Amino acid sequence: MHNPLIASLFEELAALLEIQGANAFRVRAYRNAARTLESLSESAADIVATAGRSLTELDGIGQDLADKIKMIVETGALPQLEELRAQVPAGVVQMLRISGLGPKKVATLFHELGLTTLVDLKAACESGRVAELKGFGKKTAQSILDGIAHVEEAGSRVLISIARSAAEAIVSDLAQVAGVSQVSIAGSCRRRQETCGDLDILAIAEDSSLPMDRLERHPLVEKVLARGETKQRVRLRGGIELDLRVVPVESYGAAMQYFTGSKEHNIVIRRRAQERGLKLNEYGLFRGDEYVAGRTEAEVYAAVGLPFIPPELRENRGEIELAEAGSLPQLIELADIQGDLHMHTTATDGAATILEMAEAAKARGLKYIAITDHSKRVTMANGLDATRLRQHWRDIDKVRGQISGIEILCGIECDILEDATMDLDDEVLSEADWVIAVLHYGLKQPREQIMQRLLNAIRNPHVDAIGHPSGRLIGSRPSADIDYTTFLNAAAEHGVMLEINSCPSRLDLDDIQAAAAKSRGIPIVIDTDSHSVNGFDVLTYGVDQARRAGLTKHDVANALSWAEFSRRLKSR
DNA sequence: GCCGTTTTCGGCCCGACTGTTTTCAGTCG
Repeated sequence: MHNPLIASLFEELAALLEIQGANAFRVRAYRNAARTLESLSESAADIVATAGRSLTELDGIGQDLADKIKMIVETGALPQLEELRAQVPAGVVQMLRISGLGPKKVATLFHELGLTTLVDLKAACESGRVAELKGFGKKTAQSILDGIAHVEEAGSRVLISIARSAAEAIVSDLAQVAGVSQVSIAGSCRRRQETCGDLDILAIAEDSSLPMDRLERHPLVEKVLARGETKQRVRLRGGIELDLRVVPVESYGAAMQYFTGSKEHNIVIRRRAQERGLKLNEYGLFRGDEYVAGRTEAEVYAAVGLPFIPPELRENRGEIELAEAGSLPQLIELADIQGDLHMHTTATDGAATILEMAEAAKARGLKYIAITDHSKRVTMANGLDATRLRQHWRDIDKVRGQISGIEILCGIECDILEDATMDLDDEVLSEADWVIAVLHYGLKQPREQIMQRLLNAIRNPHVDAIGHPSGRLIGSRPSADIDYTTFLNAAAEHGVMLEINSCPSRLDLDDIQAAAAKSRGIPIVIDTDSHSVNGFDVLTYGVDQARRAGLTKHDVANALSWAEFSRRLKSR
């Protein structure tokens, strides 16, 4: 029983309790526990099994929740959850996904009309029965119908790459509106989360109607969902929703802080304000009615006794304690990256030649790259056997003579086969400058087999790094079942580097495991896995992921200069 | 349900917008 699964049971429990009208803080306690489990690097089951340790050492987990987790770990089930499921059908919980429907209204629909599925709900809206309920009405019924359609078609969250490009397009458009002196991205997009459920944009303007009018006419906007004096909500084509908030200049920092979140981070910040006799809201910091600060975010943080905290860290996962101690990491930046150690060429499934890739990398300021085409197991991509690989390396060697100012490593992305052997034998691997070992096939194998494969690769003396370790594709393919504690300890022991793959649909390692790798001193490589000359564009997402993990340039091997990196490679 | 050098009980962040209402509950972020 793994942490995300336990977390999902608590999330479900929280939703069920909410519909039953349970105390909101009790509901929150379950949600907090779910979050704690999700962001935990080690397995809760391991803590349960370790003598002398208790789950109550975790933030927000008391005796009751510790017992429940133990029950789940040991029996795979939770009687309380079974009971609630018997009382509230799954279709009723699903109704919570509809925008505008919260626990109270869902409970009314369930109890008053006996609705238990989205299909029933749709029919009840269309027949007019929903509009007759107390507290409902025609508009509510229509908005539920719209919400059902949206849930059916849109899925929910979009990748950060899609979210960012939409948000940046709208920001640059709104920046041109007369009277708009400042406009920025806030919310989860500014925190650079892997996916965004919606977008938040903040603007300073004397007259809020001007940017709002402009937004309504933007080609990306499909529908205006709400509009008031300071806030406007629209739905973009493709389904994602966007909030525009217009604030006065003296509130801009407070509003940026407020709307960047995360919710959990902000709760702690506002509590700190309270403790200092202050009130913090999106308009500023106030002592009584007196405005104290709020023009910049730094002012807000200073008023609660903290230095500015980078948005990527604002998850209430220890950043406030680090800030308080003056130990916030100096996060790595895109410009720190000196090399890229994972890319493909026309030799396998890439679209550009060795020389074209080298030139493109050089044009972006990179000082060294590794060409890492696929090994033979990846037949679909025309993977290389030993003979073709050695020829490919000779071709790379020729290109070295045609371009200066960039070093090119003869590398390989070698598959770790289902039987835990490497796709190429040690002899040819020993001739490589750089070997990145990866799982492509058999990702659904049981944990024991997956771990055997990863550990064998880590112990292979020719393997320099493990690429996209989990194999997940965000929103479509789940991770392989990895015991991260064992995996990270082995990588640390054998001096094997771990990749943060920058592809927006991979971002693998994730932030939690990358932070756990950092804590063990494992060097991280942030790679693009480019398949074309434009593939390097994604590097920014990998760097963002590293920032969310709290990595500095000293934690990242390809932030080293070529001289230092090549020295480290030789010393392995 | 959690948490605590003010506390083991009584707190637990804060405001905008909507729809259905005659003053506010529900939802959202």
